[in-house]
Amino acid sequence: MVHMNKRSGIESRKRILDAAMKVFSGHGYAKANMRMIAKAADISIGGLYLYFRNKEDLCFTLIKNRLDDLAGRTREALGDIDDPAEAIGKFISIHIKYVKKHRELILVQGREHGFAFGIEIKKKFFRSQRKLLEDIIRKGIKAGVFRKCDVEESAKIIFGAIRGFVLSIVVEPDSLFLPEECSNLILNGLVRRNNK
Amino acid sequence: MVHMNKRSGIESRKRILDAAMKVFSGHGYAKANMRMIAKAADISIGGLYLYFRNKEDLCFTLIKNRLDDLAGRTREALGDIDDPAEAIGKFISIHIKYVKKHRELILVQGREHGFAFGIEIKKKFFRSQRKLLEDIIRKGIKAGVFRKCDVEESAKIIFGAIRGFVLSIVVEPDSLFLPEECSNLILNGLVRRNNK
Amino acid sequence: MVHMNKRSGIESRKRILDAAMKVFSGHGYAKANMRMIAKAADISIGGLYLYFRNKEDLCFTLIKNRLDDLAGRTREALGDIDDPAEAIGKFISIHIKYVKKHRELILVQGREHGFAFGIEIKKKFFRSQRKLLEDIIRKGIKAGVFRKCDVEESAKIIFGAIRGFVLSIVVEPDSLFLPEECSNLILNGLVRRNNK
Amino acid sequence: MVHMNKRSGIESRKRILDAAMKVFSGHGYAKANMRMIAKAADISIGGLYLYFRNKEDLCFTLIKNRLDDLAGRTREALGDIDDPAEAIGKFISIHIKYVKKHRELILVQGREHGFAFGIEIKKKFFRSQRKLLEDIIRKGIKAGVFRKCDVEESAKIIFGAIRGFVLSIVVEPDSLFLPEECSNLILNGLVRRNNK
DNA sequence: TATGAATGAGGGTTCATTCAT
DNA sequence: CATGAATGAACCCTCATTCAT
Repeated sequence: MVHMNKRSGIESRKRILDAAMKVFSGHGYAKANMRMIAKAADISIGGLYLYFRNKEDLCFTLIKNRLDDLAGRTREALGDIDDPAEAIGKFISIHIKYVKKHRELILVQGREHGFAFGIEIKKKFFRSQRKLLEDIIRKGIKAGVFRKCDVEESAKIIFGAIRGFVLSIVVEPDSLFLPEECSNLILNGLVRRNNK
Repeated sequence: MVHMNKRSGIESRKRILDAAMKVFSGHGYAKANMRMIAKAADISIGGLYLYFRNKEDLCFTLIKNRLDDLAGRTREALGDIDDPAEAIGKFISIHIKYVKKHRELILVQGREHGFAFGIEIKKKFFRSQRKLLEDIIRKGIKAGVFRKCDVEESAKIIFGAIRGFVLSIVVEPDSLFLPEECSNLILNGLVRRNNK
Repeated sequence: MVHMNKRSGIESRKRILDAAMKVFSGHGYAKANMRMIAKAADISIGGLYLYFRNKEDLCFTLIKNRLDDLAGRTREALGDIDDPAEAIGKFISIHIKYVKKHRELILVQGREHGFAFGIEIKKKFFRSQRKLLEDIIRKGIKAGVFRKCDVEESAKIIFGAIRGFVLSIVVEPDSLFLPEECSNLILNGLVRRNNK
Repeated sequence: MVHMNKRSGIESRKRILDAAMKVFSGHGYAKANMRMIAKAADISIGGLYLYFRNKEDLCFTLIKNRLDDLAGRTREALGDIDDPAEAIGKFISIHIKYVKKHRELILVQGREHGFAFGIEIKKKFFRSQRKLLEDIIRKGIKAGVFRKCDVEESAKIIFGAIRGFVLSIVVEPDSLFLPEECSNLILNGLVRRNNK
C-alpha cells in the first residue's frame, strides 16, 4: 500500500478504536485478530502497537470507553428527575436502549485471560450503577412511594434484569423485552393490586 | 507410557466430560486446550477424539447435558404446584440455585465459532423455559391472582433477570441476589401497596 | 458389533485384501487409513494386524499380487505366438487391457516411505517384462521381419509407452490411446513406406 | 532467535520455492512437512504461510512453474523447425531432457487430495502438448513424409512414451531410454523397410 | 482368531508480537 | 509516525500401532 497522507496520532488512534470495535464485535475477541483490525483501520500491523500495548489493551480501552460513555449518559439523564418511579423507568430504558444501540459492546467479550480481562473496570461500573439504583429506591421508600424492601437486593435484581437483556441480545436477538414493560413489572409486580 | 487399565467406553466418556467441564469452566472455551482436558481425564489426546468429534462437540455436549438436566428438574419441581405465585417463586429459585451450584456451566461459553456455537440448543432451552413461565403467568391472571399484564413480555423479563444472575456469577460472584428477594420483587413490585 | 460367524484365516485375509484394494485405490495410499480398511473388510482394526505386519505390508502384498497375476497372464498369452509382430501387438494389448481393467492398481501407489515402497518388486517385474519384449524383438530381427535396431532401447521405449498409458489413466482417463493403434505405430513408425 | 537480515518478499518467495522443491522431491508430498521446508528455506514456519496459503498451494505453485517453463521451452524450440521428422525428434528430446534435468518435478507428486491435486493444471498442459504433436504429425502427413495414420491416437501414444519415461525415472532411474532411439522407433517403427 | 479402546508423536496451521527499515 | 516481513510457541487433530481381554 502506498504512503497515506500523514495522519495525526489522535486520528489514527480513533480509527483503530473504531475498526477494533467493528472487528471484535463481528468475530468475538478470540477469533478476531490483529491483522483484521489493522486492515479495517487502514494501518499497518506494527502501527497498532504504536497506540496500544497489545490486543488486550486495545479491547480493554474499547470497553472502558463504552462504559464511561454509558455512565455519563445515565448520570445526565437521571439528573433532573425527582419522581423515583420515573427515575427507575428512565434508568432501565436508558440502559436497555444503549446496549441495543451499541450491541457490539457485548459481542466483544469473552472469557479469555483467566477472567481478569477488563473485569475490574466492569465491576467498578456495575457497582456505581447499582449505587445509583439504590439511591433511587431509598429515596422512593423515604418518600413513601416504594414499599420497604431490601434496597441492595432490589438494586441487584433490577440491574440483573438489565444484564439479562444484554445476554438476550447475543442468544435471542429477536425476542428482546421492552423497557416500558420492564419498568412496569419492576414497579408494580405481578400480583394484582386491590384497587384495580 | 503403557496402557492404562482397560476402562469401559462409557466410563471413559464420563471421565472426559467431567474433566472437560472442569477445564472449560476454569479457563474458558478459548483458552482451554485439548491437552489439558486429556490430562485431567487421565487419557491420551487421541482418546478424547474416540468419544468426541472435536473440541466444539465436546463442549457442546457439556452444555446440552446441563441444559437438559435443568429442564428436567424444573419440570419436575413445577409439577405439583398450583399456586401461581408459588410457582413463580419456585421457578426462580430452582434456576438460580442450579446455576449457582453448577456455576461452571456459565464459564464455559465463549463467542467463538461465529455465534453459532451451541446457540440452537440454547435457544430451544430458553424458549421452553419461557413457555413455562408464560403458562404460570397466564394461569395466575385467569385465577385473578396476577394483574392483567403482557404475558410474553413479563416472561421474558423474569427470565432475563435470571440470566442477569448468571452473568453476575462471572463478573460479581460476591454480590449475587437472593432468589427469595427476586420472587418478592417480581411478584409485588417496588411501588407500595395501598393497604400496607 | 456382534460376533461374526467365525471365518477362516484364509477367508479373512482375502476379505482384507479386497477391502484394502478398494480403499487404497479410492483414496490413495497416504489418505487411506487402517480404520477405513478394517470397516470395509468388516473386521476389527486389530484383526488387520493378524494378517499383515503393517499398512505398508498390506499395500505391498496388493501390488505384488497384481504384478504376479499380470506376469502370469502375459507369459501365458505369449506362449503360442510365433509371429514377432503379432507378439508385440499381443504384449501391448494384454498389458493395456489389464491396467484398464484393474485401474485400481495404479491409484494405490504413492511416493511414501522414501521411494523404497514396493520398488524392488516393481523393478523385478519391469525387468522381466522388458526381457520378454527384448526376446520378441530379437527374434523378429533374426527372422528378418524387424529391422536391426537397438533391442534393449526399443524394449524400454515400448514398455515406456505402456507405462505412459498407466499414468494417463490417473490424469486423463478420458483420452486413452488404443492398443491397436499403439502396436501399429510401434511396428510401422510414422514415416511413410516407399511402397504404399 | 533474532530476526534474520531483512530480505525482500520476492527473494523469500524464491527461497521457499527452491527449498520446497528440494524437500518435496526428496521425500514426496505426503512425507514432506512444512518444518522441513521452513528449515531448508532458512525461514520460520510462519514465514512460509506469508507466501503460500498452505502446503498444497506451495506444491501446486511448484508444479505449475515447471510446467509453464517446459511449455515455453518446447514452443520456443519448435518454432523454427520445418521438417516434421526433425520436429518430432526435437519434441521428444526436449521433453525427455527436461524431465531428466528436473527429475525433482516428478517426485513431488502424490495421489493426495482425492486426485484433484493440481490435476487441472496438468490436464491443460498435457492437452496443449498433445496438440503440438498433432500439428506436427498432420503437417507431416500433408507433406507426404508421414503415412496416413490416426493423428490424435499417434500423438497420445508418443506423449505416452514420454510419460512412461517420467515414470521410469522414479522406478528405474538406471535404465532410461535415449531420446534419439525413441524418435527413431517412433518414426521408423520396428518392421523392416523394403529398401534396407 | 478376534476385538477395539488407548496411545502419543507428529502433522498443518494460526497469530500476537517484534524490529530493521 | 509508520511499515510489514519475520518469528515460533501453541493449537487442534490424525492415525499407525499395541495389547488386555
